[in-house]
Amino acid sequence: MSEIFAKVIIEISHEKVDRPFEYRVPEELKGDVIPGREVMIPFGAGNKVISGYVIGLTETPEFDKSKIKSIISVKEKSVTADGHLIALAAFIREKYGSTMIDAIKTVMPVRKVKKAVEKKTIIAKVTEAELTEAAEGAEHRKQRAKVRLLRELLSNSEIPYSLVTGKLNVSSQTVQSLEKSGLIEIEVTRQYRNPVTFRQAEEQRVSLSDEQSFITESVDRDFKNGNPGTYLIHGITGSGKTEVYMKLIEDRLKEGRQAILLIPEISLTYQNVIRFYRRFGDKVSVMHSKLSDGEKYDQFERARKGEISIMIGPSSALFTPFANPGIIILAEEHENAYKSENMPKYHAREVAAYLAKLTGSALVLGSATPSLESYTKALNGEIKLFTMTKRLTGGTLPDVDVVDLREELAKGNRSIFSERLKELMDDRLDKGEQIMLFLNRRGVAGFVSCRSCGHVIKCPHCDVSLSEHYGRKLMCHYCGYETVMPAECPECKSKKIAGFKAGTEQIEELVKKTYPQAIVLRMDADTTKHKDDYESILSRFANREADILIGTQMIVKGHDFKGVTLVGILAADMSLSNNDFRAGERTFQLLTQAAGRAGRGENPGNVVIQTYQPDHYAIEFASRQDYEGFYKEEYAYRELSSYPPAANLLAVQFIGEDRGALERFAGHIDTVCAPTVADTKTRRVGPGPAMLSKKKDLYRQVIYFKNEDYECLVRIKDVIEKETEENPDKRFNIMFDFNPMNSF
DNA sequence: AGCACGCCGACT
DNA sequence: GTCGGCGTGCTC
Repeated sequence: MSEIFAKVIIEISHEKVDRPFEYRVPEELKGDVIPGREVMIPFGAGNKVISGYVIGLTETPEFDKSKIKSIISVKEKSVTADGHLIALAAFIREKYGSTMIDAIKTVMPVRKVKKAVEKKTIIAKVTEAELTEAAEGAEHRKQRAKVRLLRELLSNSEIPYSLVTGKLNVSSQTVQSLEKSGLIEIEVTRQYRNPVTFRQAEEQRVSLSDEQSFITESVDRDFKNGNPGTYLIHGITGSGKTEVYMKLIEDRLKEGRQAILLIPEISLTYQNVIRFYRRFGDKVSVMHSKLSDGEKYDQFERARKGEISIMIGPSSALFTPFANPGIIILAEEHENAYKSENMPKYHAREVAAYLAKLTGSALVLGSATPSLESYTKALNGEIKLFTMTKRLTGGTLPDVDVVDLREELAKGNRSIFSERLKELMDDRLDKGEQIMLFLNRRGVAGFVSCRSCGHVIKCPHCDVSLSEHYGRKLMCHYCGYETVMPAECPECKSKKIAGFKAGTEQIEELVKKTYPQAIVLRMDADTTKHKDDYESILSRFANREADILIGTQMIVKGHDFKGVTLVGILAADMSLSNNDFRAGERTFQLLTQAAGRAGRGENPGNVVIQTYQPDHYAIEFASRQDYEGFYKEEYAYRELSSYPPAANLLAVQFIGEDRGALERFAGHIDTVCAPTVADTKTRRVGPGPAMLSKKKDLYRQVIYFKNEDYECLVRIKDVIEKETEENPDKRFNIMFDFNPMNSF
């Protein structure tokens, strides 16, 4: 009998031990130790017991056999990383530069077995006559609890356990003794925690339009020919992309494959998900961040057992342990939420592409405003492009007015609402139609400044201005610092200090003052603190319980409000003001989405875009709903300045307490990289202070590297890692971000 | 990361 | 003479 050895990734996140270690698999654990298992192993000179993940088995170890230690045990209550998860982890480690153990943790959102929720039912095991007899016997012995239970069983042969211990007030002792005597049986069934209470399917199959069936048939044909491809569906809002997704999923389910549908967390609402439940019934499961670990565990468990075949969720749904997925769909593929905020900063689109390749799945990307990345690939022919130009859900594209706020000011209008917007709001309120007011809150909203000397009140811990909240309170959005609103300017002692009223709260106040008869709802980070707030505000508005909905980004992401005929974008350029290379793209997407909210019912819609930069190309193209035009202009800009997707970008961020020392450190790293930078013909920007130069009392510096070749950037990362490994300095933290979504 | 081995200062 | 400083190197 030959010996077996396991390659184990140990539970220490450090580059120096970021490689497999070989361990002997003891005879009694053979068969139990398989790739993906979490095992306990002795490690180091002290034989400290730590855990690790088995990533492979071999009969021929590379290490000196006599020095190989044995696995102690399989870790109890651990989840096995099965399927393609280990391969995905390896991909993430390689592409985003993390340790393998961190990558494994990323692909395993739930790593501990959670106790199953059990449903116990008490069932009569004997005939009615025998039950009656037993009941009489119990009555004689004055066992009143037994009598209650047995009599209940006479009228109802199955009773839920909770009813017995609850309403009937029978102790579990009594139940157990009855079970022993063989009169009853306690049946235990596993109950899965289900995030959505399923309502019975009401089949409402829609026949697909020509545009739609052209797509589904093409994808299906490719798949059946053994060439599952990557596709980009560029479809305007309301062109029926969801129907296409459902058909694509159905086609794969027919072949016994499974489907993963990624949705940005923010648009993961009941309204969106319920359509899938209606169509596919309980084959569907949903994953999102508000689920408990137990709920998440159950959903993955069901997938593993093949009880479900469609998983809908944010990026982490990619890690659903399906046996044989056949299609992966990214809805709203341009969304920033697909790029992870935490280390490793993976992009779901790229991981999805790898998973698709690994499993022979089709990959479908869908958006009304595709990312520059995907559209460029589509134009290059790397992925197939489908365009949907017809609005199916009824309604026409809205009329868009762009209002120049500078002209409004010149006309003497100092209000937040332009004349045109006010006029349309009056009209809609008269007609009883709904209005959405969208405020782009990024950055400056609500800051407090002195009207005499211009002094702006800033957070003492972060490099941002504080914003004003109800109750004359000042708050920092980054660190949560709070202080009272000062009565006078701390600089010049002037009493003329006031908030720049532009936050959602202030707009709500103003709207209520202007239109006291209107019912107003506000949605932002403050009003959606509780689990169900988001859902409840949206459904109240959808049920027309309010006339006006005011909000930030949250309100524009893919909700159908049939009654909305006016969308006001109060300050379109707020997202343009920062010098982030994706600012134009983000603004275009946001405006297009916001505009798409108007006129989805029978009545035509209007959109008013208020801006200080009416000539900005992002605003111009958005007002004309011209994606192609925008793409050309934006791509030219990216090409000119070597930004993604024209080139690859690596942001290296330095964080430390001592500003001067941090600057010197960033400078030092910069010189260390210089030879490689020259060698690879990489362009370099910085080092310099990050956009948010201080956060939570820590200073931030950044260097950017740009190169067409991704590998060259990886080389630079390696050089920096090597340097920090050889000369570690605990005072500073370094973070890498490949092709970041925001500038730092 | 954590731990042992190892080669130089001030201490019972 | 030895106790102990933390630099260097290894961990299957």
